[in-house]
Amino acid sequence: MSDPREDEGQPGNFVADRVREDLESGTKGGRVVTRFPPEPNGYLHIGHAKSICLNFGLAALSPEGRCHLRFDDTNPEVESPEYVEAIRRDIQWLGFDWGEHEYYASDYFDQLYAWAEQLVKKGLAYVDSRPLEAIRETRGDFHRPGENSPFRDRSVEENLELLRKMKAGELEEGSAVLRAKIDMQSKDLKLRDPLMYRIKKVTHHRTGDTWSIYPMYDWAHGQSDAIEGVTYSVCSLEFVNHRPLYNWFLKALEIEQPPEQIEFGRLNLSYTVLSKRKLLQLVEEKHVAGWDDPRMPTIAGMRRRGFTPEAIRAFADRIGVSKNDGVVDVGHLEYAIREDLNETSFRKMGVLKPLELEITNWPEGKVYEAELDNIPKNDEAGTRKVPFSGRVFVEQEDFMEDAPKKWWRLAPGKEVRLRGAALVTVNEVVKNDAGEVVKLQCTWDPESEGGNAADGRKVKGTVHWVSADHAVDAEVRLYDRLFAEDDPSDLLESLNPDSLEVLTGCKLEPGIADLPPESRIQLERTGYFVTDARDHVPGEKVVLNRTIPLKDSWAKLAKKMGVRK
RNA sequence: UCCGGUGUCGUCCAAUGGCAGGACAGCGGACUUUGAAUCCGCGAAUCAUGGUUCGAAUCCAUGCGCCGGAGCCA
Repeated sequence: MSDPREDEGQPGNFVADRVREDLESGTKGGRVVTRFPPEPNGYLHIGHAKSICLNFGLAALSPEGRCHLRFDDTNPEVESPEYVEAIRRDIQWLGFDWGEHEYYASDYFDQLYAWAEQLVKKGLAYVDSRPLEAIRETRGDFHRPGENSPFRDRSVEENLELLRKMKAGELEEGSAVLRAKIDMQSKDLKLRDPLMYRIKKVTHHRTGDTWSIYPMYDWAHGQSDAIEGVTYSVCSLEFVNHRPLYNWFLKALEIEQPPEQIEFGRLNLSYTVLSKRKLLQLVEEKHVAGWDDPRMPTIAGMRRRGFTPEAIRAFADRIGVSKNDGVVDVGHLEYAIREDLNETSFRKMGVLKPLELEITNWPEGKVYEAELDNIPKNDEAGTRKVPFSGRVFVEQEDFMEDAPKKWWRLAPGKEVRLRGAALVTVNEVVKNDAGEVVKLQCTWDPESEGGNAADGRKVKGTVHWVSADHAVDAEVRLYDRLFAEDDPSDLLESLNPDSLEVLTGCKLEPGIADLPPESRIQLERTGYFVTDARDHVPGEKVVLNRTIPLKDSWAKLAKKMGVRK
């Protein structure tokens, strides 16, 4: 807490340091204006969340600071209003508010065009009337300088006339482009007369058929920043190479108080792909059920999986911001969600793979109301009552006929606690013809109501249960990592065949039936779950998605001891 | 190979010429009516070589590794 930066939700990172310095020195007139600039051609993912947290966090460094939401919609071929809506929804859900500052690069098409004519008039831009291949060939490469276009020295009048024809739709697609006149010999390939406009006779989702030419990213982005008065244009590392061009345009246009581009390392996550192209492929080829499939690293998918905005923000804060191009271990994300859910989710009991357990000496018809904490060590969260009777379901996994050392759960002759209810001992194991265990016959210690022995003897093992007469049936979807490889470079090869297991006939404690969709709970000893946003219908159909299992140190131990399951 | 960026515990991030620190992961223990959580403890790093300096992760030089760049994508 001695470090004030911790209180600002922007723990030490080099961008925030810069903003603080500028604030102190008054370099930018005390202004902090950032922007989050998605192209509406896909859903936002956890990598975008990092950027969103950074940009909004930076703006929060100053009381007057603000962060704009700007849709970078300069390529109508791939963009759509569906994505605009999804992006707005996701950012809001994450907990950020851009107020009235919602903008679109397409709002600036007129201004951009006027500026383009201005550059033509200054002799800083020209129309190149050659096909794509010719332009590409004369650009040169890493070792070879480019060659000037034969059209490079057209007169201002001719350039203007051609540019106007491009705009009016009088020229064919691909027949001409507007290029900035910089330096075909530059070592920096981005400066070899970059394209500003291309002809695209495509309907734009906002401007309709008004335009036949659309600006390229480099021509649109910095200028949009300038129009909005952005002070810090924060982007990811792959744009470092664009910065000289970014600044060239601003200078050519004589923009006062030009925005400043600052690059940081975008998020890479192990066992995850964070490329819009690949995510789109997963959706289109139906390897997942959609953009909001709970296995997707999209905001929408994570939301449906049961993640909280708080956990995602804590994750973003904790991984920090730098110019290193690293890969964050998903373990960091998993820790963040467990940390939040542990403190906030109400506890319930549920048996995923039921095994019947009958207490032979339980008084006929007796129902005991077990009182359990909603959240242990949190008095404000209160308690709940859970009905317990002589016939309950326990987890198949919690019983072993030949128990290894250090097995504290159900086994023949072993006394175990049914959480909050009773101490029981297995006397008889009932099997079917196939030799499978179908039922456990137990006796209970009538002096152990609530789960404590009257004589104070310690019982190490505690197991969860659901009363057979009161249980609610449910479908439970167990999600695991979408990819089996930490680096899923070859996308399809790396897919985890077991990323989804759908369980039916699960038995849950009664209260769960009435939970509204998107309710997050912990199933004790099992994991964190959320009622599905689409398929869970209160009072009718219970559908749970597993967000993440609880840590399981027994599994670790068992593995070490070589216990087979 | 040219231009640019970047090299610190297994991973991510700090240390802004002055004791290399935190988080996650791992390991050990305590506690436990969740084998969860919590608590305590342990191990673990400055790419290499040379130089400047009383003192270098930090400055300089050389080398090496990794990433990005030759879309009418963003």
